[in-house]
Amino acid sequence: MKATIKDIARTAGISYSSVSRALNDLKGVSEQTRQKVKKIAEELEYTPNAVARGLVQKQTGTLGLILPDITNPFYPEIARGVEEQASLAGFNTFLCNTNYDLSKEESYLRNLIEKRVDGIILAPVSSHSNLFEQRKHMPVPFVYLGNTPERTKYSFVLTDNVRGGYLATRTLIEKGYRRIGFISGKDEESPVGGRFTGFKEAMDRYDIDINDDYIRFGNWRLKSGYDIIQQMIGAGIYPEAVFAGNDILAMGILQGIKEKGLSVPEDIAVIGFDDIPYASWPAINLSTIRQPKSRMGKSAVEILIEQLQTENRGGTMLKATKIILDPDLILRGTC
Amino acid sequence: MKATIKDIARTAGISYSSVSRALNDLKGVSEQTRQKVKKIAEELEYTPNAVARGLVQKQTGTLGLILPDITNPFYPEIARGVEEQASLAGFNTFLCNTNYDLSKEESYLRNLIEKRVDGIILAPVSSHSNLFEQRKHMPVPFVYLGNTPERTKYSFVLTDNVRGGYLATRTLIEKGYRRIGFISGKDEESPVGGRFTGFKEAMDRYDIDINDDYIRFGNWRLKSGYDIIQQMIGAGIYPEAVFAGNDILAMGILQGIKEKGLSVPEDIAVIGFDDIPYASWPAINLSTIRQPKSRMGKSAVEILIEQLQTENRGGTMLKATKIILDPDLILRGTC
DNA sequence: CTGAAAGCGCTAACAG
DNA sequence: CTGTTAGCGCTTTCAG
Repeated sequence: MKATIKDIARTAGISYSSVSRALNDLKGVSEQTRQKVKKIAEELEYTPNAVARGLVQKQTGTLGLILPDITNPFYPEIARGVEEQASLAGFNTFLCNTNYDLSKEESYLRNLIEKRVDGIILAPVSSHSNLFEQRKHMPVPFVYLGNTPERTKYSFVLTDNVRGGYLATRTLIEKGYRRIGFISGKDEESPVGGRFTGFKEAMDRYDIDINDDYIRFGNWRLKSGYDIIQQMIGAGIYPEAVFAGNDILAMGILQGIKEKGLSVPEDIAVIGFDDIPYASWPAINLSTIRQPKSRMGKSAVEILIEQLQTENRGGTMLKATKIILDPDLILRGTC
Repeated sequence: MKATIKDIARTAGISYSSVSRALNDLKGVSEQTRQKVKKIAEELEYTPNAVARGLVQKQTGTLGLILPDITNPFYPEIARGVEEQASLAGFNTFLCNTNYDLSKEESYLRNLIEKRVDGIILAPVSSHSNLFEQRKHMPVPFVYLGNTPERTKYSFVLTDNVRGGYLATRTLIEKGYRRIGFISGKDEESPVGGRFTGFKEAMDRYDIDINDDYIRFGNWRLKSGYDIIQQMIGAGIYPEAVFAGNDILAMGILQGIKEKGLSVPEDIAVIGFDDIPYASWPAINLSTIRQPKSRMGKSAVEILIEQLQTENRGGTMLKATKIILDPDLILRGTC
């Protein structure tokens, strides 16, 4: 049986409101009783019950972070940014991994809301997870990270994917490549949308025809890149360069190319997106478009905190904050 | 203002216990009222308050998982195993990342307990995090993962590190290497302890002298491996082979060796520990000792669930479950 | 400085 | 089938 505030009150022979004051370092108790209470609390191995406190205070000191794939090194970097910024503000963050499973995303979202976390950061599986869009009000401060539904009414922070896609493609073009491919996770999703848009814009701008044979969509996992490029090469389809929707896809593509006995960038050049830590690994040395991962996480938290404050001040019309960060071109050895 | 069960009761004109029954699909309500209640709940955008429920039921349906570094691909694999097994049993899992910060570990641990999660899995920063060891009772079902304090009274699941270390070292020896180094994160920690012990046992068994110049301890991050090997080579210290405490250290070592213009395994052979996904990446192709990561996570959850059940049955003396899994030797190109 | 009392939102007997 | 009543553990007025 776990000790409660009442147990302490009883053994101390005082009221439990005094115990509460003593334990929370509020004024209104003599130093003497405070000491006494704290001593007893320790002896009883008392642990405050945050769920009871949460019930009355309507605050839990917790932020929820929902990510699609912690196995992709991109997301842990984001998580770190979130965590750091959150603990600066005195919040704990709970990370939920959906594994690209939309039903898990929904379930975690509901769960976090029911658990009354103070704010939620969601990096959605797909920009079509409308779960939230339909609600009239957001039941809790909320911000999208990265993959954002179009015309959302909620706050978001993302990297300018169109610009990133343009940058990547233009780089390829300026290096002299013409037969350029685009391999990515499923379309219809905002970032791809954006990255693909940027790709098309660049191709258009430089008057280069897009060959549909070179455009392929799979999922976001390494193996997908590997399979797609192998399948392409097997079918005799040779782009001169490919722009991959993210870095782990690019890694899969690199692997696929090499196993076919071809070399990078001589036979096929490659550029990725994200700049995950392994991209700079010498054996990989991947050219890519960098997203400011830590910054993204931190900004998301800042938005949440701000919403929390204005909310507490009785502010009603919380306008959504929209942050679009600039990507950077990182040139390494693969293009 | 968020709608509560009372609001529903009021607008439906019934008692709120009936509402509770209807919403939770308990028997004791007519199908008619159930429908009515559910309809109203939807209109009011009612979201159950899990903290209130948790307070009365003394259960939160949540497991806590504390990991030292989600940036090391080893841990996400564990997290996946935990998650899968947990959702099978109907639990949500909250992941906390300590970033090798002991004070964060303590803080998260306390937090999870205060939040009354139903069970905690802790992969400690160091086997010296005694935080829990001192308590008379564990306030919540608890299991160590991987890095376990010696002679703990709590449950744990880990890989047989001594055996793993022995396996790695024996492999090196049998391949003909004699000047063998060991580079790892800080000692005094159980797994290293174990891995180092295995290393020493193998060296001893084959009557090979250990050269202290080849034994180095840094931290567990990639850069540490890189720095150490570069420093060694720079100082003219050339082992023929090195056993790295984990795979990302090994990757750092690989990088360091190559940047010094040496080649692997011709100049220096390398073997790691963990078998992270990137180890099998062709450009890395790291020989290593595999830990059954997913299995570890799942086993940890199983232990928790079992404790929960015996606890609920009024069982008092929960004996700790101790699981030691076998590592596997994975031979690739680096030794 | 201290105690009594109310109540957060919900579940769970217990009557009817 | 339905309502009434406690009460989970804690904070927070409001008196004293």
